[in-house]
Amino acid sequence: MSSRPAATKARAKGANNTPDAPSTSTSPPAARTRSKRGEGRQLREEILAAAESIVVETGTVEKVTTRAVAQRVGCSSPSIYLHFPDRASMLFAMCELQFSHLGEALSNAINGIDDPVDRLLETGRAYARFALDHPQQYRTMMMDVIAGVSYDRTLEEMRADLGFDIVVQAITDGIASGALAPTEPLLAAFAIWAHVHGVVSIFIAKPHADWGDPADLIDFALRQGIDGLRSR
Amino acid sequence: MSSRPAATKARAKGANNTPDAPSTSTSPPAARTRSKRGEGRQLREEILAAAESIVVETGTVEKVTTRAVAQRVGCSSPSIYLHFPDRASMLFAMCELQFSHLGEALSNAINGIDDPVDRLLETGRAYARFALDHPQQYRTMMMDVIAGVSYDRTLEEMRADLGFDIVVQAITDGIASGALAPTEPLLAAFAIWAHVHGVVSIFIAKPHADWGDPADLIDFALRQGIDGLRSR
DNA sequence: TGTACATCAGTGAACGCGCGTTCACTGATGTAC
DNA sequence: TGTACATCAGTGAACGCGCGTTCACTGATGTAC
Repeated sequence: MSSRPAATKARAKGANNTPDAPSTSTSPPAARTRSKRGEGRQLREEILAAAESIVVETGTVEKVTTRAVAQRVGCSSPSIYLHFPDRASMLFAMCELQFSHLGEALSNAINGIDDPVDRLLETGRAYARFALDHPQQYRTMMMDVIAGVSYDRTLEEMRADLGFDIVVQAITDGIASGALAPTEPLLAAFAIWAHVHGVVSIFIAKPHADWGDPADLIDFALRQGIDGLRSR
Repeated sequence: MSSRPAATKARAKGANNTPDAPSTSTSPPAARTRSKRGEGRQLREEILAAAESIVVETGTVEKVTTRAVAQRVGCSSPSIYLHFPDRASMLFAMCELQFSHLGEALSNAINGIDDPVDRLLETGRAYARFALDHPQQYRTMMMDVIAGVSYDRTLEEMRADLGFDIVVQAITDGIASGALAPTEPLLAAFAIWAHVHGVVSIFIAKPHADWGDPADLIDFALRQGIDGLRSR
C-alpha cells in the first residue's frame, strides 16, 4: 500500500485555484515573508522541504526544478542560489537530509533491544519500513541518477545512515554470544542489507506488479539471511 | 569494473570535431540513406539502438531526447513519430528490447544444465552478469522513472524475461528430486531474485563505493539463498 | 541622539538554450489500366 | 509501353514552453562613531 508512489496523482488541475489568482494554471504564488537578520538559513530548510514534497507528489526528481521549488516556497528562483551553488547541489542536500532521517529511524528502532539476533531483525524491518513509507525519497537517495550524475556517496559516508554499523555490531555480538556461527561480519551485513534493499527497491520500481505482501517478503528475506548465520 | 557507469565520461569536447564540420559543438550530422520501400521498420531499430547508445554514454535516460536520438541516427526528429507516438513510448520500447535480451541471456545460460541446483546458481550468475555488463540499460529497465512515469510491467509480463519461470522450475525440480526441502517455489524464487537484484542494483547506483568483488558477493548471496532451500 | 555605512536577505528581468511535438510538404517507388 | 495515381519514407520550419543561471538592484536592519 504505502509503497505505491504518488506519480499519477492529479495535482492542481486548475479547479482549486482561487478565482482571482493569476491565470498561471499551476499553483498559487504563496508569498513568503523574508527571514529576519541572522535567520537566512531558514530558507534553506524551506527549499529542501519543498523539494521533497515535489518528488513525493510528482514521483520523479526530474520535476524538482529550481523554478518549481521556488514557486512552492514562495520565493524567487535566484534565491535558491543564496544557499546552493546549483540545482544538483540542492538535490544532493535533499538526499543528505533523507539519509540522516534513515539513520535516525534505524537508531530508534533498535533502542533497548539487547538480543543481537532481534536487533538484526528489527534493523531490517525498520529499514524496509522507511523505504516503503518514503518510496520517492528512497528512490532518489538509492536508485536515481540526479541531474545527470550518480549521487554516489562512498561506503564510509553511508555506513552509519544505512545501518551498516548497527548490523555489523549485531552480527559481531551474535558471534560473541554464540548465537551466530563465526563469519565475516562485513560480508554478512552486506548480504542482508542487499537483500532488504532488493525487496524494497523492486516494490518501489514496479509498484503495480503483484508481488505479495511486502512485510512478509521482507521477513522471509531477513529470516533466510539470519538463519544462514546461526550456529548449528 | 564493468559496473562503473559512463556518466562522467567526457564526450565531444569540441576537440574531436572535423575542422569543416558545422559549428554545432556536439556531434557530426551523420546523414542516413532512406530505407527502401517496405523496409520502413529499419528506422525503428536504428532509433532504439541510438537510444541505447545514448543511455550508455551519458549514464542517464534524461539525455535520451527525441532530438539527440534523431541526430545520432542521422534522421530528422519528426521521423521518430513515424514509429513511436511519443518519447515515452520510444523509451519503453527500448526497455522491452533490453528485457528480451535479458531473457535470452538467461535461457542461454542454463542450456544443457540438468541439475536443478546448478541451474539455480547459473541463472543467478547470468542475471548478475547481464546487469553488471549493461549497467545503464539495467538501471533504465529496473530502477528509473522514465519521462515522469514508472516503466511498470506487471509480474506476468516480466516472468519469462526476468528468469522467474526458470527459477521456479528449477526449484520445483529440486524439490521433486529431493535436493531441496519442500517450500513455496514462487516465494523462494522471489527471494533469490530480489537478493541478486539488490546486490547488482547497489553496484550500479553507487559505483564508487568499495563494496568488494561483485562476483563474490553475488555468489555469497546465491549460496546463502540456495543453502536455505536445501534438505537437511 | 543622529547619521553614515555595512551587511543581510533577498528580487525582477533577462540570457540563451533545448525540448516535445505538429504541420504542411516532398520525392522516390510501386500499381492499375 | 505510357501514364495517372497511391503509397511509402521520410523532411524543414516552426510552435510555445520551461529550464538553469546571471546580473544589477533593493530595502530592512544592525553597528561605529
